[in-house]
Amino acid sequence: MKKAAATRLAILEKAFELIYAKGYQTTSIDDIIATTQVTKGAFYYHFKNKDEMGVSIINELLKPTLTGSFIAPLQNGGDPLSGIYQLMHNLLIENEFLKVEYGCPAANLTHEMTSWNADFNKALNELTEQWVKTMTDAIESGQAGGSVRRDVNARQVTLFVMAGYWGIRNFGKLEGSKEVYYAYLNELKHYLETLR
Amino acid sequence: MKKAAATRLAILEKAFELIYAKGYQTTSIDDIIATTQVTKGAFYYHFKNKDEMGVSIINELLKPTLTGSFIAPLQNGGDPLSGIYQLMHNLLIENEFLKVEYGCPAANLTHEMTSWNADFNKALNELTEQWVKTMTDAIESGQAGGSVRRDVNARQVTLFVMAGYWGIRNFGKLEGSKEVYYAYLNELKHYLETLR
DNA sequence: CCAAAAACATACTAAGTAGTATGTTTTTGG
DNA sequence: CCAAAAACATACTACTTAGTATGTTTTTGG
Repeated sequence: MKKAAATRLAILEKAFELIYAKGYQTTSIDDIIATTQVTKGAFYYHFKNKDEMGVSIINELLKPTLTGSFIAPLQNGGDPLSGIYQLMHNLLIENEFLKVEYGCPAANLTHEMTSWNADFNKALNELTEQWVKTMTDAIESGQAGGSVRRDVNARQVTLFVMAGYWGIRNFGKLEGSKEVYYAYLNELKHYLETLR
Repeated sequence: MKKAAATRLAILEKAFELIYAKGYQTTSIDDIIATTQVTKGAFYYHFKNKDEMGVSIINELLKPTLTGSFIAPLQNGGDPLSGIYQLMHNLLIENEFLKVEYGCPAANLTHEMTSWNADFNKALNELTEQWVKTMTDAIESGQAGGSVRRDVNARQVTLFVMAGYWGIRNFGKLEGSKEVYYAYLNELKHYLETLR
C-alpha cells in the first residue's frame, strides 16, 4: 500500500494545480486524469466522486501547507506585528508557488464552493479558523509581552488583516500585476505600526 | 423598440440574480430562460453568446448601480473618511440586496472570470477602476481640505480599504454570518481614524 | 508461490451544456 | 393598412460532463 498512496497524492496534486489555475467547476475529471496519466478507474477507486476529491485537497494538501508555512512563523514568540507583516510579504511577494494571476487557493475555493457544498464549507472553515486562531493568539501574546497595545481587539485585527489579504489577492487577479501587492503591503505596515 | 429592451433587461436582471447566487459557470442558459420565461430564440436574439451576456451584466447593470449608489456618496465634498466608513457600513449592513451568503457580485465575478475571459476582465477592471478613482479623489480632496493627513498615500489607502471590503465579503460567505462584518467595520473605523 | 484483495484500465451511459437552424409572431415606418 | 424587419418560439445538434459496469493487472499476506 505504498504505490497506491502515491497515486492518490499525484491525483490530488495535479488536480489542485488545475483547480488553482482554472477553478473547480471548470476543471473536469477528464482534465485531471489526462494530466495525471491515470485512468478513470484509478480516480474513482480513490475518490467516491469529484467533491470528495475536492474536500481531500483542502484537508490533505492545503491544511498541512498552511500549518507548516503560514502558521509556524507566527508561533516563534517574536514580535507578532513584524511577524504578520513578514508573513504577508512572504505570501504575496516571495512565495513562488502562488501566482498573482490565480489569487489565493483558499479564497478561490471559498468563492466558488461556499453555500454550494456543505463539506467544502466545513473544510474551508476549519482551514481558516486555524489561521485566525493562530494570528489572534500571536497578537494576544504580543499584548502580554508589551509589543502590542493592550486596547486593541486581537480577533478584530486578525479579521481585518486576513480580509485585506484575501481582497488584495483578488485585486491582483484583476490587475494581473504585483504592483497592488506592494501598495497593500506599504499600507499594511503603516496600519500595523498604529497597533504598537 | 420598447418591449424588446424590456425583454433584454429582464434577461439581464434574472441572469444576474442567478449568477450572484450560484456563480457564472454553474448558471446555465436553460436556467436563465426558465426563470425569465423567455425562450432560447429570444435569448440568442439579444445576446451573441453567454459571455456577451455576462459582460453586458457588468456594463449595463453593475456599472450604473456602482455609479449611483456607491460613488455618488463619496462625491458630496464632506469628510471622506466618514464617507468611506458610512459607505462600507451601508454596503455591508444596510443594503438588503447584497446577501452575506453570496458575497460581493463584482468580487465573485472577478474570482470566477478573470484570466479566463479577457472581456470580463476588461469590464471588471473598468468597474473597479472607477471606484478606486472616486475614493482616491475623495481622500485627496480631504487632504486639501485638511480632514486627512497630508502624508498618507491616497491610492494606497484606497486599495487597502477596498481589499478589506472584498476580503470580508469572502469571509462572510464562509461564516454565513454578518458577525465578521461588524468586527471588520470596528477595525476599519480605528484604522480610518489614524489617517486624520 | 498463490489465492484473495487491492489497484488500476476500458468502454460505456445518461444527463446536461452552449449554440444553431428554421420556423412564426409581432412591431414599425411609409 | 401592409410589407419588411424586428422580436420571439421550437426543435434539434454536437459536445462535454460526472459517474458506472465490468473487466484486467498488480500487490500482499499466509
